[in-house]
Amino acid sequence: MGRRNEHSREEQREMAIAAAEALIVSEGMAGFSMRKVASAIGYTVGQLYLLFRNQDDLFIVLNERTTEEIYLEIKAATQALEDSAEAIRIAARGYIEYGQRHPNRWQLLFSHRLPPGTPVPQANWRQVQSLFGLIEARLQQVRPQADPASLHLDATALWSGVHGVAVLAQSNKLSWSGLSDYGRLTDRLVQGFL
Amino acid sequence: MGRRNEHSREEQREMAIAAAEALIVSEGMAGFSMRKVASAIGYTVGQLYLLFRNQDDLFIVLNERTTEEIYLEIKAATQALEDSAEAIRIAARGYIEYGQRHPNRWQLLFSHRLPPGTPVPQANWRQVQSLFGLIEARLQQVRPQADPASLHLDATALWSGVHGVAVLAQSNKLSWSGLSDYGRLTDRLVQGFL
DNA sequence: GGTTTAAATAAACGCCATTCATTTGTGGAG
DNA sequence: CTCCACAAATGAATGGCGTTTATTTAAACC
Repeated sequence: MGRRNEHSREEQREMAIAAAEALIVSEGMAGFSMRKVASAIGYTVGQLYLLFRNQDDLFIVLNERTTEEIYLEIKAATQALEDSAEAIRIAARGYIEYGQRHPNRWQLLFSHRLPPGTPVPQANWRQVQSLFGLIEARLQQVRPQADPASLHLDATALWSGVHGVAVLAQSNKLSWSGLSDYGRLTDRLVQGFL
Repeated sequence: MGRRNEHSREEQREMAIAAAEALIVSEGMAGFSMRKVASAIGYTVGQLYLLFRNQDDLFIVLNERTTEEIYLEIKAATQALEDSAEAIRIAARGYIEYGQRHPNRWQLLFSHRLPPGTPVPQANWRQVQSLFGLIEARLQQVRPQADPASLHLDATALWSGVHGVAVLAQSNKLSWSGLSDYGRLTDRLVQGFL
């Protein structure tokens, strides 16, 4: 055809993002392709490349949404809590549970690697920092007298550890250990920091 | 040609594995292809498929070698140590450092996902268990009076945490936190378990 | 020396990301 | 109202990939 003008560029982008998200959720990275996204929104591949520079460009947008979703979920689950130690435990469990609830999104976020030399997308990690800020603030409330530097170190170590459990849980690599109760595992990990 | 009989099947397999390893190390997963491996050993792709069922089959062998290398390195670095707490610290640092020293191998091992439904290869995780056994035994020496169940839980939580640091360090995702001294981070994580 | 048979090849299939010359509809100028 | 310029969209091409298969070729055996 050519020149339909049915949807604005911005609308097309949004349609493509939604279609890509659905495709990732249902088929995972293995079943994903630019062609499928294009045909899902009723356009050709060529047009998709006028909306996104390449596949990674689209992935980055999807990952932004994922990080935002994780952040909002954890914020919602913890903000009303008085007890900061409890908030940290809930946050950690929520993070891990997210990975299990959305394995394909998680995988796109954490196991897809950009080509070497590509800078880590700025926007993509703002929400990670926000989430991290939540944890650090809670940890500060638990240990008010700690100095900021060691608090930062502790918060980083804590969250790295939680991330580790999430990664292993999501990929079933803890099964050999006979431990399927990730909640207890997480609590034990968190405990060392409280 | 057809029927050269220059190398036995086993020799060809070994050549292919070595070539694949070199290719992964130098170009990473992105630059890897069965065709490149085949041409590196002077055979055609077709022949490669008589040696390995498919690409994943080859990857599994590579990952076995990686896990063995990690296990042997950490064993060598810790077995002479008297102090078990120190051994755990060294092991954790060694694990993380391995990921940084061999980013592409690490990536193949931990961020390549088999198609869903494929069982986690048995042989692949035997060495992971061996490594894990090392840690658990050391932890037991640190806390002789602990009951086995909670010891197992602790060892799993500890090593999951260490794995988390390794994953984030390897993919540069700790840079935003301003922490580049993974050693201190690791020590802090380990500290909660000692 | 001829025949069987295993080893290896070459070509094919269907997919992929990405690019680009070409077509087609639309909005504006006369 | 018509023509035209230009933006939107297409479709085909390029070069790569994993994997399969019919076919060829050389060695082994009788």
